[in-house]
Amino acid sequence: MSTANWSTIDTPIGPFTAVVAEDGAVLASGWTGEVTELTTLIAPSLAPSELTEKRDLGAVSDAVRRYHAGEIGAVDDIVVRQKSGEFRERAWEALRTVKPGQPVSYAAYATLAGNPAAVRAAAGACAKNAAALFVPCHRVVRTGGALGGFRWGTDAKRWLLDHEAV
Amino acid sequence: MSTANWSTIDTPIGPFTAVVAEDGAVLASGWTGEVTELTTLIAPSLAPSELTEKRDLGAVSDAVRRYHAGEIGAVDDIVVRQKSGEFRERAWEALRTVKPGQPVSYAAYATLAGNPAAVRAAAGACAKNAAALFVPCHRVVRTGGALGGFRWGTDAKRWLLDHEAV
DNA sequence: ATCGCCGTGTCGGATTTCCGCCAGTCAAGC
DNA sequence: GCTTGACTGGCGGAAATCCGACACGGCGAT
Repeated sequence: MSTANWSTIDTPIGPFTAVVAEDGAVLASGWTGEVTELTTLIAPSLAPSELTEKRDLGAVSDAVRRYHAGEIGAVDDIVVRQKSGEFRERAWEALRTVKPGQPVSYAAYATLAGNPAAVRAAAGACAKNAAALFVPCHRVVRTGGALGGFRWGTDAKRWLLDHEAV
Repeated sequence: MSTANWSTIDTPIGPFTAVVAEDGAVLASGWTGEVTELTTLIAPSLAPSELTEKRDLGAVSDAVRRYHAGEIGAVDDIVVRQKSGEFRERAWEALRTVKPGQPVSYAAYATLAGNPAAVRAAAGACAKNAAALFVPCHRVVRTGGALGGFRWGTDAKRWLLDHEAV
């Protein structure tokens, strides 16, 4: 991994930070003001020197702002790059096809990912998703209707689902 | 490992270099003018920056000079520190009790080290000894009377044995 | 209701196993 | 004399393996 840029943006539910590769692909993102919280997530070895803070990340910053302002689909075209095992990568890919306002259960999500029995593994894919928002892991909830977990706080998850429910 | 000092001393059988810890314990030594030959021996990771060359190492330099001048026992009181498995550490310790002028066979040495069957392992302990001279691995020879190997050259081994035979 | 117990994929760390090296030695064969 | 081979024990590194931890869900037994 060569170098990457990052930037933090204010949103109604707190600061949102994104790490973007040179080619524009999102490597990590989430509702936090601390870049380290993201970098430790994707590459504990990624030296801080490889990271440059920017005032703006162009298309990515733009999409984040428009999303929070109500234009939900704005984040759909952003390219994301994150690596893992076969199942997770399929799961993350499948997740981007889940429509806003129509959350799915972890069980249903497992089926979408290609293995109905791998419910817990599907939850693991959510937990390990480093590109929150762009890979909308907040759209997966518990079977009973409960929220389920969220790395960036359940309050944020609830806000996002409400935000998309309009 | 924090820092260490080193120095090279001329002897009748060529340059002798020693690496000494801050507390005065010998970490590595041998008949060479290249420190790297010693450092790669004990810690491939030991950064060159941790090493400082000195004109003199006090008690250690002194002992080396006196030994080569004929005062064989001069090296006996120098403290040595090197780590390995249980057997080798016992073997190195036992080796310091071997008297000058009375070489032992590798077989006998194995017994001294606590395991008569571990003849080859005893040879291994000699081979891995990083503190030549202070841990007198040159006093171990083959059963038949042949010299056996020596990291710093068989010529040196022969000279040392002759030197101590007086 | 609640508790416990699977199942499932992946990862990181710990643990275990295994391989090859060696500054020797003895016996067998040329 | 010599080489060759089989045996040796310990160690370090590599590889294989195992184990626990999870953003859950269904089933059966308290």
